[in-house]
Amino acid sequence: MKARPECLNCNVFDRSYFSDLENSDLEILSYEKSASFYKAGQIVFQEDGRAMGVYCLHSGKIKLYKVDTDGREQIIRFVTSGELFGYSSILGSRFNLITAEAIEDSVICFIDRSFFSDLILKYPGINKTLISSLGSMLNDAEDKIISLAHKQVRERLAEALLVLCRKFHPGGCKDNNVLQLSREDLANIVGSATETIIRLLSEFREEGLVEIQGRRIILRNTRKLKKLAGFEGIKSVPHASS
Amino acid sequence: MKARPECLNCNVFDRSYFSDLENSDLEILSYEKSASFYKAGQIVFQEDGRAMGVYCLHSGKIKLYKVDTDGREQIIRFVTSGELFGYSSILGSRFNLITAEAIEDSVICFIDRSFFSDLILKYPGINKTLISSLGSMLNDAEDKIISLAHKQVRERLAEALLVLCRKFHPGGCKDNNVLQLSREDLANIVGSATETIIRLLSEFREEGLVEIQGRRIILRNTRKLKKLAGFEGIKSVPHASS
DNA sequence: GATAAAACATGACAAAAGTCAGGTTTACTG
DNA sequence: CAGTAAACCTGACTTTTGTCATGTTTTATC
Repeated sequence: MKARPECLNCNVFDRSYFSDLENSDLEILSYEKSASFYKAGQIVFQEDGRAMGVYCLHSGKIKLYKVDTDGREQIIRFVTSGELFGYSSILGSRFNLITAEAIEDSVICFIDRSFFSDLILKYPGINKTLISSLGSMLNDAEDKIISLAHKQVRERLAEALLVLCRKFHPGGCKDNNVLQLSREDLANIVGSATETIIRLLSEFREEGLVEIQGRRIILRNTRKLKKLAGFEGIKSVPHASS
Repeated sequence: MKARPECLNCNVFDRSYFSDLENSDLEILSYEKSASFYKAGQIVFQEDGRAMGVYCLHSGKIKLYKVDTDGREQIIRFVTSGELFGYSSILGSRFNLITAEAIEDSVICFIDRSFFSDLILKYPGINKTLISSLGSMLNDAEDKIISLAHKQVRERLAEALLVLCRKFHPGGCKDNNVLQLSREDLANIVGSATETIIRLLSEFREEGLVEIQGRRIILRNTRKLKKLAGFEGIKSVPHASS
């Protein structure tokens, strides 16, 4: 387990939120925050649980999902290191609107809602960052609605592979990049049955789009994948927050 | 055509955004804004067009939609009188992320982006309203994702009827409330083919859930509709901003 | 109120994707 | 490194939904 991270020399957390903070306030933040270790598979917070504050992922990987009335989970987005998550409390909701689960061993800092509110009061610039983050998440969600409403699973899978590849590879998505996640998670992103995803991945492999090594999926032809996903020319790959 | 609305005695616009404004600023707002009349079917602004500012619907009804690569439209949400829309410019985007079209004759006030920014600077409370509006739209969009990913058209249609009923009837959705919109629009909300919607509406009629009078759809049994949509017990009908 | 255009309706068929059941491989743990 | 659980894979079948074609009703406009 790692040492407790200090905010002053944290080169990981989202500077766009805290870039205006004076050093003295960074020290207070460092003192006020708590940092915890979560093993892969552990729940960070549950939908409908009380919303206590915001979280900042120091290292690891988180999935955010909702569960429908039949108990099936739908992954809404992933969180990678440096990102803030758990906005419910800021949005005026007393309860979490989503469940957060670590999918890798993770170190997560927690900032109490009232302390974060005080920070916003002192640094109103945070509002702007917050608003544009929410805006881009909203836009991503709306694009996902289009995709679910009009595209078939084959296209949505290609889309998901590209979006995930970009999300998990900071340099952008390139050929031979590797994705490591279960077929079930993939199905819960795309919104389909696990069997359908397995079948389609086999097809993709036969067509030379991907290579499969156990649970590792290696993208072999991103150009064709983009074409399949409908990302031709006009629009670029949607921003990876979705 | 109506007279130009004045902000000072406008009993329609979203007070949660402007409730803190001093009368002098309301007068300036009244002067700065422009007000235009749009006939049903007219486009207010286009996706990918330049984002100039925010709009406030004085009277009428607006649909917001995106068009997919095949030219099929997906309705994202509706705007009813008093609501703000066209957030793109506030979210830091230079272009509209969505298309807005009047579906009834409408009077719409327009506030320039720079003037709105100045207002926010003077009244930071507006940020809070903005953040919670965006939050609730985001949550609605995520719920719609669940719905599209896991429910079948029959359930989604029941859900849409209830959500629209609530949206268009300020007192809440009650039996015998009337919905007036085309089967095609309904299909573009639910994310399905128009024929499927027509068939399902006929089934709903046979089952006594709705009554159909031409293009008017009268909800006859909201209790059963809620059951069908999966709104049983636990969750209430999602907020109508979706 | 006649006429045209749009919206609505229905049937037949095809395609897409889900479900269930049975196997095999992979990866984790003691 | 053996044993076990979880993940992955494949086939057969069913259901849901979309598409296309054609006809009817409603609505809007002159």
